Amino acid sequence: MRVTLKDIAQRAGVSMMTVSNVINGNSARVSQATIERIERIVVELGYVPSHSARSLAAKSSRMVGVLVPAADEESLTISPHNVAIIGQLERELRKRAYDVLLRGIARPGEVAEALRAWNLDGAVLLGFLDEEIATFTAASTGRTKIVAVDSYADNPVTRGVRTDDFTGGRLAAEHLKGLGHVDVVFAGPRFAGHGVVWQRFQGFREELGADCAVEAVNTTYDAGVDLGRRLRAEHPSATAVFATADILAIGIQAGLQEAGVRVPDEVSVMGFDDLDLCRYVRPTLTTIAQDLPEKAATAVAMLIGEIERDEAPPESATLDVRLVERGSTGPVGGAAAGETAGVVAGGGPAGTAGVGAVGAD
Amino acid sequence: MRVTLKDIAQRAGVSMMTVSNVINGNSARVSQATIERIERIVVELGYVPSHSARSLAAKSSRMVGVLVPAADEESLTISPHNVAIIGQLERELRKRAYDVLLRGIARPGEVAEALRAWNLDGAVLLGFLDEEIATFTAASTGRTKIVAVDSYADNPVTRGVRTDDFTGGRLAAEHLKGLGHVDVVFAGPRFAGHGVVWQRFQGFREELGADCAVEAVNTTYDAGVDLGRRLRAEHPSATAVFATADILAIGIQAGLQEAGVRVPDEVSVMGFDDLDLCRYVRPTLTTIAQDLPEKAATAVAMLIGEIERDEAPPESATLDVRLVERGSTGPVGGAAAGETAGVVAGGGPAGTAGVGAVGAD
DNA sequence: CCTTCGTTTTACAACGTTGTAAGAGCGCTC
DNA sequence: GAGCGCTCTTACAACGTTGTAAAACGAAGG
Repeated sequence: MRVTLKDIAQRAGVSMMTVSNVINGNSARVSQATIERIERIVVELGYVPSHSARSLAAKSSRMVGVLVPAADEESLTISPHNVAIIGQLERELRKRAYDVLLRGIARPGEVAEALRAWNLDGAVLLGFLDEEIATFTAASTGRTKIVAVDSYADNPVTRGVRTDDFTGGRLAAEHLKGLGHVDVVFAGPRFAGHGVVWQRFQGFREELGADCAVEAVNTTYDAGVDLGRRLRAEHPSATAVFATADILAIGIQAGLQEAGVRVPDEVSVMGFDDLDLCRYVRPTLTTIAQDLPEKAATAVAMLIGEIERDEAPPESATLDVRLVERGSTGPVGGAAAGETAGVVAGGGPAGTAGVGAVGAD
Repeated sequence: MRVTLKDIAQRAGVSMMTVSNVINGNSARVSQATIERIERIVVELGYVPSHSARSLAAKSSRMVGVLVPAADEESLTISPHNVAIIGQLERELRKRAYDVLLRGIARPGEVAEALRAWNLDGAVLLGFLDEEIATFTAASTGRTKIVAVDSYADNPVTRGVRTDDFTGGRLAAEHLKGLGHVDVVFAGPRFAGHGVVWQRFQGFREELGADCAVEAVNTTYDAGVDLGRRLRAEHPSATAVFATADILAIGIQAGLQEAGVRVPDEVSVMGFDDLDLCRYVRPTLTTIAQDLPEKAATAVAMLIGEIERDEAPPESATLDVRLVERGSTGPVGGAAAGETAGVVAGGGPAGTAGVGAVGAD
């Protein structure tokens, strides 16, 4: 049978409440001698408190939900970016003694359902669109605190944690512009007048003006390959592509190469996120880096702050981005032309720093 | 306030137990009219059952734990392979109306703790070493069913789901041998006389005999790069490398290329797992594929079978593997030599199929 | 010796659900 | 018109914890 509070209490010759107080650190009301005796017995009997009972009696479950989109019942292919953040979230939450309920969301209603069913203290929404978030929060209970990662949806019940997508877009554009690119294709999922992609587009456009075509594609490797293959045919004058996700950029790069287009000599490619992946491909991918561990830590800190101190933290948080220059971008016209394009290149004709030993011509 | 069973019962003019029966599908004991009335009210009031209360009253929580190693409090960098499987597990469990507790395990004791604390019905252990699993299960309660993925530890309380690692190792060796390689380096994490890596090594060795050096390295990209860089110096006669993980193989390949060694012309590289990653790198990676969705589905099916029907399924499951031939392996001596080595190469001098347009010399 | 006052401890009632054993109501038959 | 099997429904007691209000206990003050 399970070891319960009652067992400990009987063995220690005190009431259950006293044991409960000791276990929860309400030691102010218990004498030192009793504390030590109880603690010894707890270890001895291997007592583990029942979270179910605790969650029922107290209002708090010490569990937060990590909710990710699950388009249909079938596929839960968490995106590489979300995947990377889940582990970090779990770690941050565990550090604070919170448990994690991982839950794919197929229908909007499931969010509120999940929150209520387990009495969750909070939830982290990962990678939902702003309009979806609005739907969820409409049906909110109010008790559970919610932080939405990568969201610009600011409403009474939801805080957002996002990277400075606008600046990210601008940095990308600046970098490409500095290399002489003016005819650049912007590639990303379809966006409306808000959200992460929209922000990146705004920043990007600010720098590169109207001279950019937009390609709406899925954020997958294969969609990228497809775009890369047809890029020269459909955008013959484009000299660079900025994709809103690394995985997409990597696909585009592969598609270009497959079509015989040299990267970066003929077309430069940029991504967004700085996944580990960027270092694995050739040429290595120039990208806008965001600090995923920091993002997770911030999300958790905001959430726990709201839960424990019941304070509404300063609205939302926007984290810094930075440019990481690697091998997939170069001056217009290739390395040779670069000499005249204002970019300081090394002495030899070999590829730019970071390109590695492959692809030198 | 929360909507409870009592609210529904009052509104419907019946007792709580009747409502409970309707909700849990014990409709045998309730008249059709009552069922319909209650179901209407449930929807109307937006009633969501409390899992905490349910888990307390019944013995089952309808929640299973997905437990992954978390070396220290700090890092939970879930391996790419485990990451890929977590999403699949969640999906399979959600299909069966089970919730998922995601939990990093830092100390052995935490496993039993997690199981008891939430009254978990079952747990999936992801990527633990066989000896660790033995530790966990020693302290097992017995109630909770456990399935260990990628484990050969067969004990009374744990079933294992693994791929046919032995055959995988053998297939890799056969493939390389068929291309004329005899001096092959086996690269993987340090292993004792059991476990996944050991199995792969056994299968590999059966085919390639004693002529293989073993390099014990971490299963990371950077460790692979390091090995790749020094491979020629330390194993001058080796013409191929078989790594026990794709991510490692990809690093090795990069390290080799960095050191000016052509892949596959001078050295062939093989991995294991068939992550998406394999298609992203150049040359694309030849590897031993395992079916991750199937693995997850099998693990869940076994677990749920044990939980719901209380049947001990046929010990453990071993899933098939298959060779996926891509660009990173070729005949000894390069494509030219391959003509005589029994491999049918294309007419032109361009790289083998799948290599893409990069790195052609 | 009886108050008063902290400190430490206790009994009792939640929390929302399920399981059990007993209770109504119903249409039968004898 | 009581007794019999039904089906349907109900009180009551768990489950393991927390919160509340009050009680026991000394020690000090009058």
